[in-house]
Amino acid sequence: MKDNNAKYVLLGLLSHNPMTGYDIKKSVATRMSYFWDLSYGQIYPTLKDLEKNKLITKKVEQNEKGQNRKVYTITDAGTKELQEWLAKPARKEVHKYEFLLKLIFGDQADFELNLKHIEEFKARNQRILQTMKLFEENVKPILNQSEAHFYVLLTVLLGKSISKASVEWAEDALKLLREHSGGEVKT
Amino acid sequence: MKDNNAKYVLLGLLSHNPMTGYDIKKSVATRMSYFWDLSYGQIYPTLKDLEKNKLITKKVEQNEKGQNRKVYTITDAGTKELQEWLAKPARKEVHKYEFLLKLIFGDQADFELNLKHIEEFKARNQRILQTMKLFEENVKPILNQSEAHFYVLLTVLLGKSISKASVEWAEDALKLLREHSGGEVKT
DNA sequence: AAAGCCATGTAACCAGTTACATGATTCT
DNA sequence: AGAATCATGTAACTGGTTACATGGCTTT
Repeated sequence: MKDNNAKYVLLGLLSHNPMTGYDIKKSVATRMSYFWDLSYGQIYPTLKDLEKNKLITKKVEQNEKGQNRKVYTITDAGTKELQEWLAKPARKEVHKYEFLLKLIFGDQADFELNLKHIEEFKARNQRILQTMKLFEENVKPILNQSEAHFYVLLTVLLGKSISKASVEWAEDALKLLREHSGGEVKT
Repeated sequence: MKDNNAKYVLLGLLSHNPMTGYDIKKSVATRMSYFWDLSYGQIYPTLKDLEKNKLITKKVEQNEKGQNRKVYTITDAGTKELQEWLAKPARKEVHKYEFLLKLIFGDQADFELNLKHIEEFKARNQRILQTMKLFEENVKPILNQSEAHFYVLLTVLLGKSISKASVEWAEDALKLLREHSGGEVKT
């Protein structure tokens, strides 16, 4: 079967709780929003594949409402495969800062445009920072409830640090840019 | 023609200097190493495409050594297209922290493994931080030589801030993890 | 002589997104 | 009644990587 990260995200999440594809999507979009993303286009085919390979099992919930929720549970083989993957070194981080691509060619644009890109970056990071602070506050009181929460906290703290550093950089950059393009100091 | 970021990276770089595909690869791998990457598999086909659309022109250098360097130069149409792209808002940043994916499922692994992932992340970021400091020192004395250098500096400063924040997080995380898994404070 | 860099390029593949399709339930 | 959320899924596409192929020049 395909050996991409999506596979291990699903196994990892299912190692905590049985879930549906829909649940997984929401989990990733919250817990992991800072550093990972998955679309349904990856989730559903991967679930099918994992089931075929007996790393997870499916139980169709025929509940009162007649909905067909498909709840997946990790198997022992799945847990083993997850742990093997965890033991391998991680690849280096991949970043795509489209705004830096625009900023690095800032000599081809005008001043206000460059300011705008930085301001938008700052705003994005302020939103992330707030979200991370919120997550932190939510997780801290329940740290003792599960070992897993501690590791969520660690990832949240990195998101917090980086978004904070990004906002601070943006403030400095705006200042530098204004000095650079604008008023020369009187002499 | 295809409208991906690779196109604009090439136009942007060529807006500074005429270059070969090989030069572009090196430029991206240094100046932009922190926030972008391009492979030859993207560069050469995109150059061909840009030339076909008259956004750049090609000059084959038949120099002494008999090599065939193909030097590309941006056209007015290319410059215009670059500037139009610069004026559009940037998409939000995309991050992939594979190590956080492994760390967030840390409850499925043992202590030393989690430490190792953090230590490797720290080492990666220490290397980046050093590189960024070096770039900063190299660019600062030549800021007056070209408007473009100023914008390079801004991007380098963000790389520096974020890698510094990452190293600091790693130190805190190692401490937290040791406390968490290890010695309970005596009472 | 070998390693490494300069230099160009393609084909096959893999990863991931987007748009679409469907339909029930719950909240306002 | 309409909007939002729950819930599943696929097909086509785009973006990007990797492995391969080629060959000259330069440094050790």
